[in-house]
Amino acid sequence: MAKLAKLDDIVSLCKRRGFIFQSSEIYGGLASCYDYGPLGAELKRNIRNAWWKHVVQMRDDVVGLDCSILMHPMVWKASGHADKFADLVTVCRKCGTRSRVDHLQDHEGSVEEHTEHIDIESAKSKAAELSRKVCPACGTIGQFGEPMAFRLMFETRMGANVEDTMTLFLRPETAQGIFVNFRNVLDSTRVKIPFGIAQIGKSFRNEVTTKAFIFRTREFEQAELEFFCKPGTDEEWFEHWKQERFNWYINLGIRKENLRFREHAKDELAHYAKACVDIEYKFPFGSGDWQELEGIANRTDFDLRQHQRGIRTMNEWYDKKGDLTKITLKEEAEDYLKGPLAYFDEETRERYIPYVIEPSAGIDRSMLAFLVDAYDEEEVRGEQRNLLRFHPALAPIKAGIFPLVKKDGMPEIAMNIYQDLKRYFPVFYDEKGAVGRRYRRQDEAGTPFCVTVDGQTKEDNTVTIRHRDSMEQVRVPLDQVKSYLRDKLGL
RNA sequence: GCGGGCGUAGCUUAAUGGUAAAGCCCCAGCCUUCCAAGCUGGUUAUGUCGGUUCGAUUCCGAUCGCCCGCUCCA
Repeated sequence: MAKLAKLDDIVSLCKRRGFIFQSSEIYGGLASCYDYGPLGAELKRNIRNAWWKHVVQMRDDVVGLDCSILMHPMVWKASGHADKFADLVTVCRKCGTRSRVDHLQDHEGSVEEHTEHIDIESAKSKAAELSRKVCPACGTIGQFGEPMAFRLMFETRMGANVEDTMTLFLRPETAQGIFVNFRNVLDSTRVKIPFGIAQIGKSFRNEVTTKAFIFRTREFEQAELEFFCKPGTDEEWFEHWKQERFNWYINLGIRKENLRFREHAKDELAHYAKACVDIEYKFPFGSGDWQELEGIANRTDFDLRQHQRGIRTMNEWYDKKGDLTKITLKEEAEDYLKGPLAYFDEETRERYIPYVIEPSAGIDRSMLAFLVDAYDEEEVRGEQRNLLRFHPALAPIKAGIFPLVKKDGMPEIAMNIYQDLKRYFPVFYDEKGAVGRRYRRQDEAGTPFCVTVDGQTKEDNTVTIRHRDSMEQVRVPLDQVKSYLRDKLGL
């Protein structure tokens, strides 16, 4: 069975074979940023496509969307991100333990529960009161260093005229783009609840720490589905998507023993969530090994209701000249059920704000999981064989096409096969060196099949097709190569 | 952000205050009829910046990056 890969082996293989490079490497690198090389770009796109196929293409009740990364600043005011964009962290002078200021408790024992980020101003005022706080590690009271603030959203400026620019945020999640387009999709597509809107795209978060290769980076790609359903049916849909998403990983080859659910306890739920479960993968790094690949949350009607409040706040936006720190979100309208983001059910004549089930997957960390899970080393005739046992749908290259040797007309026949097949899926032609070497190279790229033209080809019009995982070969008539591969590849 | 470890070629490893070496990989050619064969030739490295020095990959300082742990985070 497959060997447990060490992260170092994966990092090394990724660089050697062109899956993933350090960003800006010739300038010494940029922390937490990575570039996808030729094979990595293919693999990542295959993962995106597999997600899209599963979540959008194969479903009659989900449509796609592709929003801009830059959005109106009020989006983040309404979503809560703008007010909760700062963490304040302090260090205990006694034991060196770092704690979030808003997590510290008074020594009288008064408990202040904050699991969300708080705004910088109130965090700073809290920092002044640290004299009464208790270090959770050593119990020392009031021995804290100057708190440090962290800005969790990236900012940028829009407008070329420096005198007249607006501060914008790079989205910290793709979800909000879906909520703000809820009305547009309803009005343009004839979808009826229950239905979902899916999106894949980049998001940006100034994480306090990054971690473990591409696992946690500040720029990352999300695949998110917001599935809108009638209140009361949310728990079934939560279950539905939980299973669907778990099975997606399994069906793409992740071994079952490396995947699990982790339910969130009540006190760790985000402010918007009624329930949340993580799909975790057993990565070869980190303290607990098990790390989140995807979170599935019941976001209730929180977001749509917040945006209805946001819309009502627009006068203040103009009055305060767009200064988000001076703007207070307007209270919800009495008749918010009739608001612009409400849904009217024609059949039951009911009006409501739908509940939302959100499966939110990290594409980059999924890719790392697929890489780790596919990685294998085995001993063949005293030599080590490195290979990636990718599911055919994910393999960057579907087949290598080789002449056994570079003479006797074999290259010409092989080239013809290559020219034909490349119209249907990614294939790779190679005639250099010993055929065994070419096989091994494809093993390391995760190519599931190799087609070899040999001496017998000219006699009976057959070629050999060699399987990556078993190294077995079968003879297949030339005119059936395409259908054989398409069948095995599921294309 | 803290503590620890590490940074010599694509990879794995040498060596040295005075010409940076090798194996594998890679490229070209020859040869090769099924799993990293062989022969010939070739490309490529001391993370970056600065200091000391006649001379620094080596000593010193700073910086960048990666890994492990903590912290943090979904």
